[in-house]
Amino acid sequence: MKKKPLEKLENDNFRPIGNKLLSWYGKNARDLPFRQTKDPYKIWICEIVFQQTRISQGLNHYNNFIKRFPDVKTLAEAEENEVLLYWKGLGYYSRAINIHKASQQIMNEYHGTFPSEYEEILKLKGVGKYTAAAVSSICFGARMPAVDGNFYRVLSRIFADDFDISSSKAFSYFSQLAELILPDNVGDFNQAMMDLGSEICKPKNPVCGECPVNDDCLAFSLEKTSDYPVKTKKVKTEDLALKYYFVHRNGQFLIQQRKDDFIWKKLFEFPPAISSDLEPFIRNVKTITHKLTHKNLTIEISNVEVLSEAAWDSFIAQNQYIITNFEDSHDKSFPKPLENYIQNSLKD
DNA sequence: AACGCGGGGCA
DNA sequence: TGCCCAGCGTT
Repeated sequence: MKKKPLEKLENDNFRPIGNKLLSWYGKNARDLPFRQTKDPYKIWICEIVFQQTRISQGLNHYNNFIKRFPDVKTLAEAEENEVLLYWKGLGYYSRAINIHKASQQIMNEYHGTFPSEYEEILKLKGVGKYTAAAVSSICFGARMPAVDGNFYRVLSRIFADDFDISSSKAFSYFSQLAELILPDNVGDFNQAMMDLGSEICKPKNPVCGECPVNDDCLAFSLEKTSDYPVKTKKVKTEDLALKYYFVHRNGQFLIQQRKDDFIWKKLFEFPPAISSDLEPFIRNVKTITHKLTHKNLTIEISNVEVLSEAAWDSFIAQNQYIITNFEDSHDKSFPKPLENYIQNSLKD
């Protein structure tokens, strides 16, 4: 199938498509908490939470986060570990670290007032072109498409365009394509594209019968929606083995905080090694498998119940681990498999 | 320009 | 089992 070059498309009028989407959104917009506000702080938080994250997965996190950190100042004054705690289980933990840094950026460099210009919003930690466009269009009326995975999918189908969305030029290309259909109310249009992509123009089994622009969709008329978007880049999955020791005595156990250079940035974990004098106290070894997007983890956790107070004190003295217990560990953010392990240990 | 980064849902 | 999701920072 021949792709029509972008230059040719610019001679046609595709503006009605954007207006149809806007009209559809007026009747079918999802009722979400961040839809009833134009507070740039809340819109910003919601954009970060829902990066690479489905609404159903992140909605509770968003609500809890806003309840605890209702504004920039509250967030900026909080401890990083508490921000991470509210991110527990969401994944991509650098988002939480960056969101916290950005709040301090806003306090220090913008006197606590959220910047209103795209170029300034873009300077915030963790804010890229997509998020800057989304916040500035929704909250400040900027005329910019918030080009994300939904835009790639919807636009590639409407124009039956085989431009490779895994290419580094995809953002620029689909931004130009979006300009062709951009209506006046860009903030609502951007949100309309998100809802359409999530509810109608889904990656698999799109509900084209209910689509407001199916008359305008070339892929639909060709019955080729499953051919778009085109993505050539392959994702390879690697195996990774981790080893931990759950060292405990009288309901207390040892943890430490990870660095921010690998997976699970700054989350808490068990000791990865023990001294040989603790080996007699190993009760059992459990192997957990855990799938990440690009990794298959095998985590071996040795349950070490330290029956000797001297050995316990000695191990603590030699290392710089944090002593916690089941109750206090609720205040810390653990990787999902370790969180599950702690919960299961509690039942025993 | 390419790669790493979580966790969950779906076919 | 592989792919996708309101992307971004690093190298």
